[in-house]
Amino acid sequence: MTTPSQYIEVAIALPVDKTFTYAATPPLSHLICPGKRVLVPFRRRRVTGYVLGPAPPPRDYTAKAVLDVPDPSPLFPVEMIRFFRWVADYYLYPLGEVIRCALPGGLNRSDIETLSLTDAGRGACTSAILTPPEQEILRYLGKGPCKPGSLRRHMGSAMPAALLRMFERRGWVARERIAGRDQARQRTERYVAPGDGEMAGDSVSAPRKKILSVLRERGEVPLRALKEQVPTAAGLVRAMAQAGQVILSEKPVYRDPFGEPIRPDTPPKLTPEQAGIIGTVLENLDGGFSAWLLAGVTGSGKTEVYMRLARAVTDRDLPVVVLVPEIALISQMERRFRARFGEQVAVLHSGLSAGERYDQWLRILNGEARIIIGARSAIFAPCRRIGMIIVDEEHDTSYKQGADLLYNARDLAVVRARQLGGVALLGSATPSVQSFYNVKIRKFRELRLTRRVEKRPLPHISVVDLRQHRDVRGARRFITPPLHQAMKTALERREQVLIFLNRRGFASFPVCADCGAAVRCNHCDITLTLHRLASAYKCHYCGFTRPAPGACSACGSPNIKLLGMGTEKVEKAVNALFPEARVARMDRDTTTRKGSILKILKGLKNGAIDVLIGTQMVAKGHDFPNITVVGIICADLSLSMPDFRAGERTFQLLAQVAGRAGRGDVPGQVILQTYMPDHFSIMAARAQDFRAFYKTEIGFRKALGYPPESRLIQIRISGKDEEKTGDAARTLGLFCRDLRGRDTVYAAVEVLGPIESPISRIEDRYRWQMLLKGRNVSALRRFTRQMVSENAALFSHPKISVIVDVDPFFMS
DNA sequence: AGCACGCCGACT
DNA sequence: GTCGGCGTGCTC
Repeated sequence: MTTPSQYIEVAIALPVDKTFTYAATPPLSHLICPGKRVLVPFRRRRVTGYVLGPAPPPRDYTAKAVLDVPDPSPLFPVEMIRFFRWVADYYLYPLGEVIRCALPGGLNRSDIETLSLTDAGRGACTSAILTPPEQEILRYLGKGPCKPGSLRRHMGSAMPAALLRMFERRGWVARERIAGRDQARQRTERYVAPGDGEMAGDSVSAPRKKILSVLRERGEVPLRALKEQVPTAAGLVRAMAQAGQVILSEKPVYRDPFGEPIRPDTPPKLTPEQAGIIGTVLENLDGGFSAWLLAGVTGSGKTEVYMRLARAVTDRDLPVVVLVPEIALISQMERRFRARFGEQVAVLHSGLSAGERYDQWLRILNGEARIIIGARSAIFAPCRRIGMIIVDEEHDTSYKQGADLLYNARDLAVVRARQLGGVALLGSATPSVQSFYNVKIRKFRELRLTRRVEKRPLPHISVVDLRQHRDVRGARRFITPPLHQAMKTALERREQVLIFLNRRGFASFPVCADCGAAVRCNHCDITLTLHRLASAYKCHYCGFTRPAPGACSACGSPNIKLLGMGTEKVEKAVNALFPEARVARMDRDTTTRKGSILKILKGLKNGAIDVLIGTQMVAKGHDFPNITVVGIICADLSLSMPDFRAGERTFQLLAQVAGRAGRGDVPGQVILQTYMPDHFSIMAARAQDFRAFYKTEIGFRKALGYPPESRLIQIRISGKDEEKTGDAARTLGLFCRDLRGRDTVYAAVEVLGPIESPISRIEDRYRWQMLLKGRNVSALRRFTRQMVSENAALFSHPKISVIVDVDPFFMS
């Protein structure tokens, strides 16, 4: 802080719900400032904490002193602390953990425990009467300190923990804690500059002469570049530096996550619609916070609008954050922005290595990047100020996904923009019910793009009623004649076809033909999916596999009927119907390797693929200019999910997939196969009309009191012990019902459940869930907070996990 | 999280 | 009678 304070407030990177006060004592006090980490004593441990600011002197305890300040400069700007506090409060998550999740990984310094032999232990080694394992422990430790884990590994099963404790008690073995090192650090590169030392005339060897001539010509160069000319340069320059002929230095460099350089683009001419929208936002750009929903049909040029607005913001010397739902789309967005903005672009996503991520973080922190493109975590980009936050494909569910802190990056974008007086711009062809509701209640303003660029028409969608093809056998059962015909025509014209089915594998429901038992997972309450290519049954929840074909585990019969279909089965059908076509499949099975998605996209681009078969992965915003026919094998799969958002997700998925057709010069055609042609989600997708969908859907939501009419908080209880997990869930349920009666404000909170989750067991853990629902947000949050604090033991139970999910996206 | 304090079963 | 199980509570 500017005026060194004696006491500081510190958030600990541990699941503790409060912050702590520490003393900033010389000589560290002048190094301490908000945004830096501190190493602090915490009970008997030393842990990482984040400095939040000055604190009042404690009255009823003595603050402990900070032990170390590892950072030369803050890891995040002070302005972000307010945001972190908001997130911690809203998502009921410890502040220190929020900050840890926000920072690039590899920056958590924690203690490393080591064991070492004391002098007494050394003496005991020879004198005392010891059993062979005891002797071995002392001998091993005698070689030098080691981690408990490596001793355990060395001894195998022959090491009871009690033995070690006994040695410790006798003072033979000491347990010490050493602070670990940061994993991610700034990379430096060695540079060589010409020195002014004397040249020793003829005695200079040829390689040295070469080095000197390069330096004379180019001045300071990286040692790496010198090595290309003189392979032995590394050793030579060291000796030359001694002689004063060259000067060596270490300079920080950024690891380059970008591939080859990109040629600058020429901004296209705007459509009147695009120009109008840009004008409207620009008029409001200097007026502080505003939030916008850009509803633009697929192919209407939303990215161009983003880039023009981003330019206006960077011209005002403010950074822009662009959130994109997933990595494959980030690289597409990144290329387009880099073509326009060049080196001002930084990226933040999980595809980067820890070091690259850290470097990008520093570039943003140092104000060297004006455009930050990233996945959900980029909402925590370390900026002091932000002019605009753009959320592309705002309806995408991957904005709310994660292992630890369950935040929704789309919602946080609005919060952060509001805190910083910036503009939040959410864009989608299929806006979420939540966001369109926000337009209706005037929290957001709406911007519309109703036409595709270059006057391209929207694809024509025809619906095929699958009920009329029930009796058909074989491939034609799910590639119906209308789809077959459309594919045939397109392929004959050398156009590309996209086939969509929201399920991977070959058969999702393998059943014994003799006894009727389904092939089930050993660890989850679910059937296994046959993956023919891998010739294995796989569990899509825990990864359990069992070799195929195999026999029925109930009756031993080898006759397994392969019911249910996935992308592999569709691939087989396409191969059978179009043996000449070059078919590629894009799902989780074919895209696990890094770069494999890009490879498929490249194959499409250069015409090496005729038919692409994929899961929802293909629905997401990709630009496939040569695809003219899109086939939706079965539109209903996502409708049957036990989730109040099933209709919304189905509509979005279908409309998005359909939008992949006709993005080039040839108009697109979509064949949508369904068992429920009259369902409003499917009818709205057919019309590509999210307003029609919204009108019906909001009626249901209001009638049932679901979001956006109300807010939800889901409590998920899981554990390996079936009985204990159920007990915990029921106890929590009773507590909630009791709590409801304690305060009249809480009467507005509805408690639903607990019930067993639709998939009652995953990875050997039994799962329960409870839903807290309320129109009054503050009452709902207060209720939950009180519930958590009064059941603290259960929430940090070693055997049972209880997760609080604020604004849950998936009900299962 | 981790670690100590504290109250009930199988062992020297 | 003790060693040690993990339930509860606290960490500036």
